[in-house]
Amino acid sequence: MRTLGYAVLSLLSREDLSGYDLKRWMERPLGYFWSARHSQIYPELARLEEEGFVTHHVVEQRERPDKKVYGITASGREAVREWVTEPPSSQATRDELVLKAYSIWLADPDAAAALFEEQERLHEEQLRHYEEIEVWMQDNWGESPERMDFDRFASYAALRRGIGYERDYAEWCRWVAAKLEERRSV
Amino acid sequence: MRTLGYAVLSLLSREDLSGYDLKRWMERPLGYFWSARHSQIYPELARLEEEGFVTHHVVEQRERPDKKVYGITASGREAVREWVTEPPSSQATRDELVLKAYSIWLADPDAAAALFEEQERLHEEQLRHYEEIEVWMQDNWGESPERMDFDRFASYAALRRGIGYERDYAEWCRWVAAKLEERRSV
DNA sequence: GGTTAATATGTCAAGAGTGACATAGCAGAA
DNA sequence: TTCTGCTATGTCACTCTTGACATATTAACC
Repeated sequence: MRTLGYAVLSLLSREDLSGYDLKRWMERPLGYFWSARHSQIYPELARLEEEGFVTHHVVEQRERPDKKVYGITASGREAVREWVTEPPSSQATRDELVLKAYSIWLADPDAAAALFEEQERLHEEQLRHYEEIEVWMQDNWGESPERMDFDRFASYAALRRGIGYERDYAEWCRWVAAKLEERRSV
Repeated sequence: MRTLGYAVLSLLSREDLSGYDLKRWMERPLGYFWSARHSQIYPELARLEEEGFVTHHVVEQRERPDKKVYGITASGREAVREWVTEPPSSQATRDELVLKAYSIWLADPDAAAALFEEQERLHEEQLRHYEEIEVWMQDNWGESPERMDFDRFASYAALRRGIGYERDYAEWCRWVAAKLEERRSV
């Protein structure tokens, strides 16, 4: 099975969801580390159902269009359980900003510094967003991750990676921008 | 133009290379932040030549098969120069290990801790590799990035991102593993 | 009554990337 | 002489992902 399938099963392990619900999770917050469009999700749900990992039932709604609510099966739960402790399939890193950094000697140092200052701002912004979620988690789920429910700890662990990533990325942008400033129109 | 094209032009800005040379750069060291297989590179070179960004001439070799050596044109150089200070096209983050972390509550804490310990080892290994390159750069290009040639600084800046990324990733793995250890067969 | 927006589910063509297949020159070793 | 391995260039089928197209329900607003 493809990783997208496990991402869907992972969400359905926590609660029953419709395709539309899954789409929104894949935008935020799951989309912070695994994203997918609805054009991927609906066919994937059909595939997962065909293989017996999920089932659905139609829920009629009065104030909205009807929807199909999907639930994970025992077989689906077993599949995620097996996948979750397997080493991840190695993925090729592709970071366009690092590629630009590698080519930055071709540019005017002024324009280059501006690029990295702007990118620093964006990563700081994302960092602050993650930190707000962290505060919310600590307020609602308890200060220490050791005492959180295991599923909540899992969410918190993923968030921690986001925080580390953005913090370190912003710092790197700041460092590059500073070094570029020193080369400005000397 | 696609980012792959700029990656190729970025390398050709530094020196003339054959498709095979480019393939090896895209494995290492450029592959650390932008990778491509030779099945992508050869068609891309044809496309770039068609658009006038590169030209090639055949070099006959005695001890090896002949090769096509590509060089960047003035038009190609102009294209990279414009691209390099443009904000990067936003890319969807997809990190399978973070997705596994998010689902880790489904697993046995022992097996989960083993996964993150192993991943920590791999990221530490990559970190040490980057740090060896850093030492080599400092020995050969000078200690302070401010005084490096601009193109060398660009290479160093990309490397610094790799170092920060791996250091932070390894630390996160260590943190997750430690928290999981605390939940072991209590 | 018409428009806009959110909910809800789907399909399809095109692009990007991978892995396999294919061919060939040359060197060195068995 | 054959085999292995590196150099060297290319194609192709398949998968994954995106963006556009397509349709329908209901609420809220003008």
